[in-house]
Amino acid sequence: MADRSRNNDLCDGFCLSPSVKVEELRERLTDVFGLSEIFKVLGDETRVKILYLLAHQELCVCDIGAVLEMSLPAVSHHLRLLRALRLVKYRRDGKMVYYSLDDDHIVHMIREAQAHFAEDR
Amino acid sequence: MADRSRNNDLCDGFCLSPSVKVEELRERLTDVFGLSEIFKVLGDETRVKILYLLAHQELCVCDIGAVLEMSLPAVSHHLRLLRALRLVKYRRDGKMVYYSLDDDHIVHMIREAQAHFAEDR
DNA sequence: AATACAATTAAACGATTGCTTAATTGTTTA
DNA sequence: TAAACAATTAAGCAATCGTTTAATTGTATT
Repeated sequence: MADRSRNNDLCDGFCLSPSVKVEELRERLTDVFGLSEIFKVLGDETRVKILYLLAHQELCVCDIGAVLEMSLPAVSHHLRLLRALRLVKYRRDGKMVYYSLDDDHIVHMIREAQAHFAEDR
Repeated sequence: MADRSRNNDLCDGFCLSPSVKVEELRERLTDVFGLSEIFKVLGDETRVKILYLLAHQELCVCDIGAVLEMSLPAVSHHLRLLRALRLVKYRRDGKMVYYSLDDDHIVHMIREAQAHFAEDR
């Protein structure tokens, strides 16, 4: 009942204790399925800045563009992604569209990232 | 002393209250400078999986490859990025190199992301 | 020393991403 | 209803990213 290297031929034997099965580990991975999509959206400096701005106050698109010194289409493009993942919500008031955070999870993630960054020195 | 639209010509007037200055907002953004690098690393499904595996136990490179069914160079490439941001640490034991998490901030971030995901329905 | 194996590094390629410019939608005001 | 403005969408392009294959490093075994 040799456990492995029938399916994979990476290394000769498993480094981890034989009580832990590959299948178990693979099954555990379903916990994080699709999660990287959120991080991918946060993995852009501009979008982190937008979220951090919105964490303090509601802003319209052109103001975000003004603060970040970016074109409206560029900002709008980012907001579209943030919207798709429900990281931001928006309301229309006349010609303007105001954006704000949808929930506080993002702020918590940013804080954790800052904490890690701070430990880095 | 009109505040703006000398520097930027995005919208005619500021949407936000005049007491809030653009400069203040820009300065606030220094808080998140460079932070997206961490999220960028997490913005890849494979790397999130690796981190989640290591959150439970130390693993060698070839075992990670076996579980994820990926080539060693591919895994090694990802580990290199994770190392560069001090998200993982490693120790050598003979021919094998064992990886583990460097701190718990990543796990917290993953949990927050899961929480957000769960709310999404 | 020579071979074997775990791991890393390098080069190259295909795919994705983020910006720009241009055109379009939606709302207000003249 | 026509003009003006905020915002979005679409198309195209340069840059970045993740993988593969091949070559290299480091350690242990014979």
